[in-house]
Amino acid sequence: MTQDKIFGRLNPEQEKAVRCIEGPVLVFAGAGTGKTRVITHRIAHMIDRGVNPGCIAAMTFTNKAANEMRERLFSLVRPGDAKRVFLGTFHSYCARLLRKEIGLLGWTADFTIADESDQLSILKQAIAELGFKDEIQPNGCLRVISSCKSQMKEPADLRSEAQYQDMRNIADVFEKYNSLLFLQNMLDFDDLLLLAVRIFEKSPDVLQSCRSRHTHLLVDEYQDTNFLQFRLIRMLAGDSMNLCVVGDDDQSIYGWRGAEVRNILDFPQFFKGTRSFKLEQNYRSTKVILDAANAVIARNDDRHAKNLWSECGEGERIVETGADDEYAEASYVAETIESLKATSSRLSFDDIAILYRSNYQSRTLEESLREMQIPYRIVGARSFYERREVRDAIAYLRLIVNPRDDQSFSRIVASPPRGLGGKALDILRVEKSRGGKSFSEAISDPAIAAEFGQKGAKSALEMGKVLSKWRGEFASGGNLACKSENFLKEIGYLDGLLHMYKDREEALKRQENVFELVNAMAAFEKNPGVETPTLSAFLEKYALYDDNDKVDEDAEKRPSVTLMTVHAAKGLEFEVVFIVGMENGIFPHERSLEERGLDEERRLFYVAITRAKSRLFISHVSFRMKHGQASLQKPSCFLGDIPENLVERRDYSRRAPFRMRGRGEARFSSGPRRFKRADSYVPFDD
DNA sequence: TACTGATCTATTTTT
DNA sequence: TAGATCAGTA
Repeated sequence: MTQDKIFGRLNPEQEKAVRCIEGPVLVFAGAGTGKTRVITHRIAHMIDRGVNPGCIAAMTFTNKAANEMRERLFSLVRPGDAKRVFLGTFHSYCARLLRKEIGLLGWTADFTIADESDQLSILKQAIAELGFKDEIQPNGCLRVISSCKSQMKEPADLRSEAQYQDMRNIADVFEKYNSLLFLQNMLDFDDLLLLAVRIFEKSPDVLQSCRSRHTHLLVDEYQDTNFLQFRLIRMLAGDSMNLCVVGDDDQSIYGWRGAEVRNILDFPQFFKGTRSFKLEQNYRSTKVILDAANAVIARNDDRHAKNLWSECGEGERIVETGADDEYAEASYVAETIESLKATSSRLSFDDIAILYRSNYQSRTLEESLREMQIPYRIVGARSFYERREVRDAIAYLRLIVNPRDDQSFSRIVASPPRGLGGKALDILRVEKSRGGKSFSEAISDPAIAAEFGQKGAKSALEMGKVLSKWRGEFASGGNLACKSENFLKEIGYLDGLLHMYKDREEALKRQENVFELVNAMAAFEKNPGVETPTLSAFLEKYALYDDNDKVDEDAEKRPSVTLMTVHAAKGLEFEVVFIVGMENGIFPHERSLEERGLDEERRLFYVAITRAKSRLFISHVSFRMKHGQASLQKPSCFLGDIPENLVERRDYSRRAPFRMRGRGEARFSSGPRRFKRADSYVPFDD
């Protein structure tokens, strides 16, 4: 590895940050300033200077970011070295630690990770058992619990500081929820971080061994860390404080999830002797786009002053368009994409992204794109792994790994129908409170099974037998795909699908999806990452993988326009970006306004703008269907923050032509396609 | 137990 | 508006 390879393509400020490999280092990296490059090159430099690659750990928030870094690292250092660096999410770091050490806290190593729907159903159970069904809403309650956990607050803390009875009730539910998780040997996402910190607190030995294992730490997107992550990092960094954090306070958009911008702003106070660097040269966007972004973000107070500049040239003006309603807006976007493609042969669909504030906004866009035959892919939103049959199959597999997982048992007990249902679950619940046996253990007990009625008893015993047989088969690890398929056959799920869906087409499609999961397992076995491919390892990977990460794997090969939320777009860049629905109440979102104020929404807008390399199109509408009712919309207040001279306004109103055409004619005539849906348009009479 | 129709309600972002 | 949930019936 040559010095040239490491430093050749760095600007002076980047190089300074890369060369500084001891003690606490803070890098403010504005959008598009080469943040990932600094991290990967810094790792390469450390290895070059003799740091053991196995002692370096880099933490990210998403698997996607981790994968990207790994890829880049492989091009910089020897593969053998790159492999030994820990590169992963906070959650995966903690999960790995807990698999080894969680015995200290009473769980066993084969714990399963509760996803959001597990959390919700456990929570509902807790609420029901305590009799708060009419008072407490599961969703809001879950938010409170999650926020408590990320601040390391116990139910008792919540109770003692509660002002109202409501909050004391929630504290009770919190406690119950925790114990239900514990009884099923489950952890939720927050627990992964929380219990890792608890273990460090409880066992200085474990902490010490982690410190000596990873002596050099790097943290990506540091502005998104919450209190727990901060604690974790601080404990791991210890006295050596060999820690480098990289982030941008202007891109802090996860405050609602407990992220503390102060973590990055106050970093020098927490870590004495910090050396700070500021990256301001942007390699991504044109001057026009950067000027707009700078002007927007300058309206925020309490931020670390910085000013992005670039050598990418002046660029074209930002196009701002008003359309009549969301259907017209969608047609406008599709038509514009088509004409951009027509005028620029080098532009690929891959270079284009449509960004929106909320997922539901994608629907109308999809319709227009499909109609114009523009290929697209949606990031986030209902993914493969969320389909019912896939989740069912996963639940069956989780039951193999963790027999105490009553959540999964409840999920699959009646799919397919086998004479067991709500009543059987009631019986099992009673039995559990009496004898402590988990559901999947209890069904093998003839005395208990006898209570289910004839058909139920027979299938319960049969199910118990199949489960225990395959627990044995899976115990040895390896051959996962094949075993899983046979297991799902034998337990009756695959054939069951044919009975569950009358429509044979649909049933086969769903079977196909289950086979797709089996394929994913086969792929996992080929490339299991670290250890031997066990079922438990696969399920963990599944649980810690979010939709944004998954998209790359099953993305179609042909070039497609990308649709996603602004949140999901962070860290990405596109030649051409459309920001749609730029209206008060949508963006900024009214609810987040109430909760967190304008600043975070403005940062979100800043993130959206800075995704664009050369062209930026912003649109808003006058009418929008909101909760099934037409609503009059006003352009977003953020648009006023962009200097006039950077913007070109275009109108995309069909008001005049619409009035001249009859209702039906607009839809069925050979006129421009954008008149589709005109029949749902509410005329604006003045 | 399983299905159907009616009612309700939530519409932000996600590791 | 549409999805999720619930209660009542076959």
